[in-house]
Formats: sequence, C-alpha cells, structure tokens
Amino acid sequence: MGTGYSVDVRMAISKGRRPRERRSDAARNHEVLVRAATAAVHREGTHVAMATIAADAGVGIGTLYRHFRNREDLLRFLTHRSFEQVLANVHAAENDGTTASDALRRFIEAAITQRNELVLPLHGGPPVTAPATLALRGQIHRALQRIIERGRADGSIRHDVSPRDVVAFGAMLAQPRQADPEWDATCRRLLGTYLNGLKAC
Amino acid sequence: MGTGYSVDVRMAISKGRRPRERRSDAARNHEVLVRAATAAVHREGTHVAMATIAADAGVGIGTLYRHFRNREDLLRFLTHRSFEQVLANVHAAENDGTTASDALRRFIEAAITQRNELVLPLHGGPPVTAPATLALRGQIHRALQRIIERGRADGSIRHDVSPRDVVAFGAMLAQPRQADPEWDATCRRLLGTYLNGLKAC
DNA sequence: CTCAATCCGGAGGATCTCATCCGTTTAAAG
DNA sequence: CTTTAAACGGATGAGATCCTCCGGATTGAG
Repeated sequence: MGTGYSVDVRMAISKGRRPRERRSDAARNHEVLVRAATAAVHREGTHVAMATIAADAGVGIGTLYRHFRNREDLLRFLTHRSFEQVLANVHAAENDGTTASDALRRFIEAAITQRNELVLPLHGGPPVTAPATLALRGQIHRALQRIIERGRADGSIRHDVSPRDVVAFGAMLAQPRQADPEWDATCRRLLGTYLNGLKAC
Repeated sequence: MGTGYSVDVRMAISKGRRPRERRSDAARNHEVLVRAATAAVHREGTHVAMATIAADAGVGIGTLYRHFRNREDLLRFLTHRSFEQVLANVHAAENDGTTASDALRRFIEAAITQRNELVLPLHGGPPVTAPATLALRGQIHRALQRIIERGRADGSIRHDVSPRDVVAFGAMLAQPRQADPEWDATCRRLLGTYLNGLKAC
C-alpha cells in the first residue's frame, strides 16, 4: 500500500526510461485530499459524497478520482494510514510507559488525542482485507501482547486481557461523537474504570 | 411515539363515527417490516436502501412508505422501540440484581444478548431528538443512577461512574460486528475487566 | 526558454435511490 | 353476501451520486 496513486505513473518504465518524480502539485493535492476526506468522514460518515470531499479539498472531482480509484480505495488508504499511526503509538507507549498499565494508558490516550486524524474500521465501513493493512494490525497486536505480558509477569495485570480488547476499547473511545458535549468527560471516566479493572487485584 | 402509523386513520373521527380498528394485514405487515428493517440495518447500516427492506419483508415499497413516512421516521421508530427494551432491561436488572455490581452486569449482558433486536444511535445515524425517546433515555439514566448510588452507599462502586458510562459501554458491546468471529469472546473479557474496574478497591 | 509528460477540472452518461400516486385487492362490518 | 374503507403493490419521475473522459493548464527537465 503505497501513496494512494492509481495508474498514470508506471507507464514509461517498460521503455527503460526512469519515470519522472511525482509533480509537486500532485503531492500537494494528495495531502489536501486526505485531510479533507478524513474530516468529511468524521462529519458525515463513510457514505459522504465524493463531490463533497473534492469541494472541501478545493480541487475538481477528477483530481480526487485520479488519486483514488473509487470510494473504497480512498477508505482503505485512510484506514491504512491510521493503522500506521496506531502502530507508532503502541511503540511509543511501549518505550515510554513506566509500567505495563501506564503504557496501555498512554496508548489509549494517544488514540483519543488523535481522534480527528484517525479513520478506523467501524460498522458500516468496508472490512479490512488489504494484506499490508492486516500485517500492520498483526504488528499492533504483537506489540500490545508484549506489554500485557510484561504486566502479567510482575503481577500487575489480570490474566484475561487480550490485545483485541485494548484495541476495541481504544477504537471505541476514539470514535467521533460530534453531538455529545459530555463525551470527553465520559471518555475519561470509562478509561479510568477500565484501567482500574486491568489490575489483577 | 405510537405505532409507526402515518396518516390514514384519524380521518373519520370528525364525522363522529368510531374509526375502524387497524386491519389485521396492516398489523402483520408492520411487525414484519420492523423485523426486516432491524436486520437490514444490522447487515448494511442505516443507509440500506428502502427497497431492500420492503423486499426482505416481502411487501411492496408502497406498503413500507405507508407505515413509515421516510427513512428517518423508520429509524426513529426502531430507536424508540430499542430504548423501550433497554428501559425494561434496567428495571429488570434493578429488581433482580443481588448487588449493584451484579445489577449492572445483568443490564449490560441483556443488551449483548438482545444485540440483534436493538437499533441504537451510532455515529452516522440521525441524532435522537424525539421528545418521547429523550424521555425514555432520561428514565434509563435515572434508573441506572439509583443502582450506582446503591453501590456507592455500600462502598462497592467507585465514585467516578456515571449512567452515561454504563450506557455507552453497553451500547459498544451491543454493536453488530458481523465480521469478527472472536468478538463474542472479546465482549466477555471487556465486560469482565470493566466490572472489575467498577470496584472501589 | 521550450516542450513533453503530467496533472487538473468539471461536464455528462449511467446508475441508484427516494418517495409518490393511483388502480387493484382485501378485510371485516352489517 | 354486499359494501366500503383500508391497505396493497409497484411503475415512475425527480433528484442524487458515481466515475469517466478529454481538452486545456502546469510543472520541471534539458
């Protein structure tokens, strides 16, 4: 899963000539489109009209479709990118967390903080099937597993905790909830209770 | 919020004659439509085509629109009905639960069990605005508040727990997740951890 | 500067979806 | 059985959305 590019390039290679670099305006538009798409999906859901995304990004609809073959392609790209971010988060948490429990707290808090940049697979969106993205998911799970085992070893984390739980819980708290002013406070309480519940006591 | 009926009836009353009872075929179709709609929303999300719902129910599209003015009306009805069910659940839990914590466990487990019959407001669906439905939500919150306070009184439940938390957590576990065979197990572990976390210890 | 490769914009055809309308069928009262 | 209000079905027009296509603008190598 590369840049989100669809076709154009990779034509000249057969002729032996090195393909040109991606033009700067294309790179700029790609970035702008990704940002607009993320915001639009958060605002209106995965069925947001493609024309809306293009308009929000300030480009023509044709440009959107040159960068992403269709809606599914776009959503896949956003999901993959989010998984990369989540993987970075779990690595950061693994290194910086003082205890296993603290690492998990950092991991989940990062997801909450980045809520607006993450497009995670929710009910309604297409399921994750891209091999590259599944591989990322595997890495995330393994890293979380290491953290959990550290906690088990020192007796600070109960036994029936799985990386899936942590990911599901984090994804839940990271869901966009535009229409609830109290959601932030609810998030904090839920996280506190969950972390309290992780203890083996 | 009554039966989901739109217009037809209430015409003859002005003439003094008692309006006929709802015809049996209408009642039957209403029930079938609600069931089909619930299943379709779980399967394809809140944007499922109205024609699909009618076809699944084995009735014409016209019949669907006679029972529900439009999609929003249908979703409102499903949500309201689900809230009624949830309110029944909280009352049952309040009466049957041996302890506050046990009552909360029963409440959440009921939502999980009834997953397929519940259509709760998720991100993407329209926000809940119907006064009757908001009233139900209020009743649900108050009943949960009573349970929580019982737990606080005997020191079995920590202080930063709010009815909103419990509802949000329960709604999360009740979300339809067709594409994850391990979701049930994950649910159980998450619930166990959360309940463990509710303790004041 | 020149020029070709690359990228852009947005009109437009195909398709899908909503919700209505009205001729036909059916339940049930008398 | 007759009658009539109620309910049914599905064709259909309006409108939304998807994605393609190609003439024209832009970038950047030479």
